[in-house]
Parts: sequence; structure tokens; C-alpha cells
Amino acid sequence: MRVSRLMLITLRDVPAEADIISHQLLIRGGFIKRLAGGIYAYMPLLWKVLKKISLIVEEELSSKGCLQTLLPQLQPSEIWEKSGRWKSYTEGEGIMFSLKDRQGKELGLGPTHEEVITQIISQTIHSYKQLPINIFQIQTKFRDEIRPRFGLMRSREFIMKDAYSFHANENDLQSTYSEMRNAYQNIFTKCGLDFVCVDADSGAIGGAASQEFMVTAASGEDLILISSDGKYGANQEKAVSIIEEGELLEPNKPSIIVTPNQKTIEELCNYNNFHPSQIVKVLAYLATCDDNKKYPVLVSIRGDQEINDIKLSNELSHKLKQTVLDIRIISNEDVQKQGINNIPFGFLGPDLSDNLLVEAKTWEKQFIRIVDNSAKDLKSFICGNNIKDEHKIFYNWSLINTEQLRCDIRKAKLGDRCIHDKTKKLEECRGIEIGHIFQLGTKYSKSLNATFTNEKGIEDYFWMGCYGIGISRLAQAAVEQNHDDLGIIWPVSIAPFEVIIIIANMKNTDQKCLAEDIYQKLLKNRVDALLDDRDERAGIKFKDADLIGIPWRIVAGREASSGVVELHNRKTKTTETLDINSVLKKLSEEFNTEKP
RNA sequence: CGGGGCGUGGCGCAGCUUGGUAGCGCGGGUGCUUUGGGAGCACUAGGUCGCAGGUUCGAAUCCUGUCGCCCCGACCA
Repeated sequence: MRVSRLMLITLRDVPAEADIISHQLLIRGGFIKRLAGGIYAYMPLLWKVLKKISLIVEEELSSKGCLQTLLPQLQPSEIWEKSGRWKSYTEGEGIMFSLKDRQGKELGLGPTHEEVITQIISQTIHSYKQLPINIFQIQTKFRDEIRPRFGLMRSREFIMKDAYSFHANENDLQSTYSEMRNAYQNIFTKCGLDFVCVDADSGAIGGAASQEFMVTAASGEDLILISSDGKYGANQEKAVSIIEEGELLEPNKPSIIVTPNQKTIEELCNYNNFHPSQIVKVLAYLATCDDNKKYPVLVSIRGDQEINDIKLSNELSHKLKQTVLDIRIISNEDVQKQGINNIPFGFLGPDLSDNLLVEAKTWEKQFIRIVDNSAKDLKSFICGNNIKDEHKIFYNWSLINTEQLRCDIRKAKLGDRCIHDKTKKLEECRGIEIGHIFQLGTKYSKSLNATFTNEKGIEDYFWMGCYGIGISRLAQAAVEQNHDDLGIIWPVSIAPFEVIIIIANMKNTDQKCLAEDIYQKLLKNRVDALLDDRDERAGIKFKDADLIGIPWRIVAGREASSGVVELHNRKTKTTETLDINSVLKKLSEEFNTEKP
């Protein structure tokens, strides 16, 4: 390709719309153009990057025996209703774009394809002899994000590779799952990325085991906790740890203390010389569920710890046997709307009476009571007395007369000890999620009634896995991780071009001829070369080459008349002066293509 | 959804307080000079100032509404 025909338009100024470096560089380099919030055009340069990433993915998955397909993006609501996701994906903060056709039939634009593929496989595959199947597509996905941002990192339309596997039993699923994990490691390594694989929450997709692949970067949206020995890594949403030892409250006679206006843990500690770890903090949540009911939830946790809303939501879903659509702290406003005015916020105890809910208009009339291990383990503690300006002290759980569901809903954090080795501590870093693999189990096959005949001749549900890679996000993550003050430094394997040849002065015939000669020979050797033949000054060409991040640069310049050019490496910033044959030889070796 | 900010040629911005129908830099075009790190000079094209009302003799500027974009938050008694 010649730069003169590339519609390359680079910007000198940093665009106002972009906040993080990768987004700025992609716009400045002419890789993307914004059409609307969270909707971008992939310009020719970026499209080449996306195709290279796709090719790496396709080759790796093919080698693992995966099939490629292309599924419909427009999907009928019925299959989503069957799987039970239509409501949670379209209502409230749902992420699915939905519409009605002229018949009034409801349709959605696919944010993911579990329903579609499950339906199709169940109609096609009937016997265990045809299993396992692992099928994938690379396609545009649509998600109506609450807040699109950072360019391709969180957009409403994006390119994703999604794969789905079908198995006769759980063992087979597990072996494909680990094969896919292996494939992902190969893919991201080939893409030249620094990444980690961490345990993850499976979120709205559901299912059992799940892991995420994260490109480490300071601007990452996810917080990751990793053990100092590297053996354990998890998204904070999922992370577990051993809690720090607290300050023991020596058991004594249980009593009531007066704590005027001491509503926060901090105030309580300051006035009474308590340690936060001696207090049971009680928070009131409201969970909105699939059945349209709103459940008040009372959560107890050790005073110095924080609640992980994801874990809490999962525990509630499990207990209520349905999806929790939303979970949030109950506000004063909520309480007033319900016509309940006597909840003594700031002085709540785990045994807050259900009688307070009698007047509630739309809420369930009973608290679901959950206690985190950290609080339940306390032998003697302080907690609210359910009366304004009063706390209990030296209390223990035998004095609390309400049934409590004990579980882990605590947010693991930096410095906590690791489960696998108490001497190791958790460290924090930020990551960009570029891949996610799930063992779905039989969740979708059951809800969509997708069965096959097993070895015994009995109808059985498919065991399923699903595996995603954010192709367009990966491209931007690569930029976030590989740039300098001059611009992008693409990893060679996914660079839009491998080599750029610059003609320093277009009026110099020697330079032009030499550059043209090298260009043709590189193309012949299947090196992906770009020739900057624009009638521009050398400086502009250098700046552009650096900005768009081509890994190798050849300059036909001053010594062109003697057949000598410069070979410059974008990443190492090293330059060699070589004759044309040496350049071709070196690059051919570099890209492992045929010799000239 | 809540809070904050911004909408002025393709891009980045000034002008708005104190109304008098637009300006700077980059970019585009033409010409000359220059030619190894975003050149210089000259000429030139391009905007009814997001949109809709209102106030006024007169609105980019003041008022009301509306739309769009960006940022922060969705944090805990």
C-alpha cells in the first residue's frame, strides 16, 4: 500500500473527546472515527489490525478443532424469554437493544449468542456420538452500555469473538475449558500482549467456573488482586482472602451504651476508643428480583471490612433461587416512600425487628439476614441496639435471636493474606478484560430444553462452555500497553503494516527508485510493506510513521545513490545503515519469509 | 439515574461578563522558496456560533426549553 492512497489523516492536536492515551492515539493516527457516543468507524488502518488479530484467533482455534460460523444479530425475544434473560437484558439497566418489527414482534440485537447457538445446536445435534462441538464466530455485538467510554474499550457496538462448546458430560466440558484457556494464552502471547489470567465472577452469563484474561494497564477498569507468588489471581469482584486479624474485644457482661449521634463506625470508634474490627456493621439493602418483588436485606460484616456487592447479589440469587436484577443500599428516601419512618439508621443491629416492615407498601415484610464470616467469627462485639443513639457492647451471636445466613460477601483487598498460602499477601493491579471463559454447565440447555441422546439411549442436557475475546477492545488495549511520547508501538504480529519505507525527498530520483525497488521486493517476499510516497517533507513522514506505530522503518535518503538505506526499529529506536540486500535479508529473517 | 463541564469552519480554541450579525492556531487549495524530525512567505476556500422559542431596533453573547457530547459517581448510615 502507498500512503498517498491510504486516506491517512493524522491529527496534531489531542482530540477533546479522548481521555486515555490509547484512545487519543487511535484518533490522532486516523484509526477510528466516532459516529455517535460509543459508536466508532474502524478506519482502514485499524481494520488491518483487527484482521490480523482475527487471523491469529482463527488459526489458533482451528488448530484446536473449532468450527467457524456466523450467527444472526437480530434475535427473536422468545429464545431470550425461554432462557429467562429477556427481562434482565432489556429492562432497567439492561444492555440489550430491543425493537419491534412491523408485526409487533419483539426482537433484540445480539449482545451475546448463547440462546441462538443453543437453539441451533439442539435442532442439529441429536447423539452423543456427534459431541463434543466447539463453534465460534467473529462478529459485531451490540450492548447499550450505561456509560460508553474510552473509545473502543467500552463501546456500544464492538467486535467480539465468541465460541460455544457442547459436551455429553461435565468432564468433557472441563477438558475443553482448559484447552481453551491454553488457546487463549497462545493467542494473547502471539498478539504480543502482557496479560494475566484471573478467577472471575460469571455475572449475567451465569454458570460455574469462569476466568478472565486481563491486559495489565493503569487505566484498566477492573481491579485485580494477585498473590505475591503469582499463584493466585482474581478480579476483585470474585477474590477471596484470609481476613486481617482484628483487635479482640475481651468478653464481658453484655450491656447497652449510649452513643448520641454516633452513626458511623468512625464516630463510634473516636468517641469510645473502639477499634473498627470490634464492631458488627449492619447495612440495609434492597434487592429487586426477577419476580418483581423487592426484598429488604440486612447485611452484617466486621466494621473494618467492606461488602462486595457482586458476592452479595450472587448469594441472594442462590438463596431466592432467582436472578437479582438490582441491589442497592436503602436510602432515607426509599424508606419514606414506603411509609416506614422508624428505622434507626446508624444504630442497626443484626436482630432489627421485622415489625418495622409491616407498613411497607411494596417491599416484602421480612428481612433476609446475611452475615459475613468476618462478623460471625467475632466472639464478642459491639453493634447497634436498633434504637436511636444506643449500641450494644460485649454481645455475642447467641444473644441474637434471628436466623442469619452465613457466607462470604466481603471485599478482598490489598494486603489480605492468601488462601493458598497464609504467608503471601494480595497485591493490586488494574486490568483491561480482553477475554473471558466460562463453564456454563447445563443452565442454557435446561432452560432452552436442548437435549441429545446419551450412550444409554436417554435424553440428556448438553453441558456447555462459552469463550469470548473482545477483538476491537484488544486492539486498543495493545495500544494502551505499547506506546511512547511519539505514538503507538504496535506489536509486530498485529501491526497494520510491518514495514514503512520513507522516501525522504520526492524530488530525488535515486531515492524514489531505490524505495520503489525495496517496496516491490518486500511485497514479493510477502512482507506487509507501506511506501510513503507523499510529496511531503521528511519530518512529516517521520512523525506520521512514529505516530501510527509501524514496527520497522526504511528510509531512502542521502545515501540512496550508493544503494544504501537506513533501517530503524520503532520499539528499540535503533538505526542501522545497510545496503538493500542486507535489509531484505534481515527483514525476511525477522518475518520468517523466503529469502530474496 | 444523580452531579459537574462543554457545544463557535475538518481538528484544537478565543469571543459571551459589558448585545452592534465572527476571529486565532493547525489542517485544506494555489504559487514561489525550502527539503532528514509536524518549514517560510503570499494569496485563497470554508462557519447563518447544536437546535427551537423568547427579550430587543439588533443575539454567538441575555432568558427559557430541548438535543448531543465529555468527565465524576453509582461507596455505604
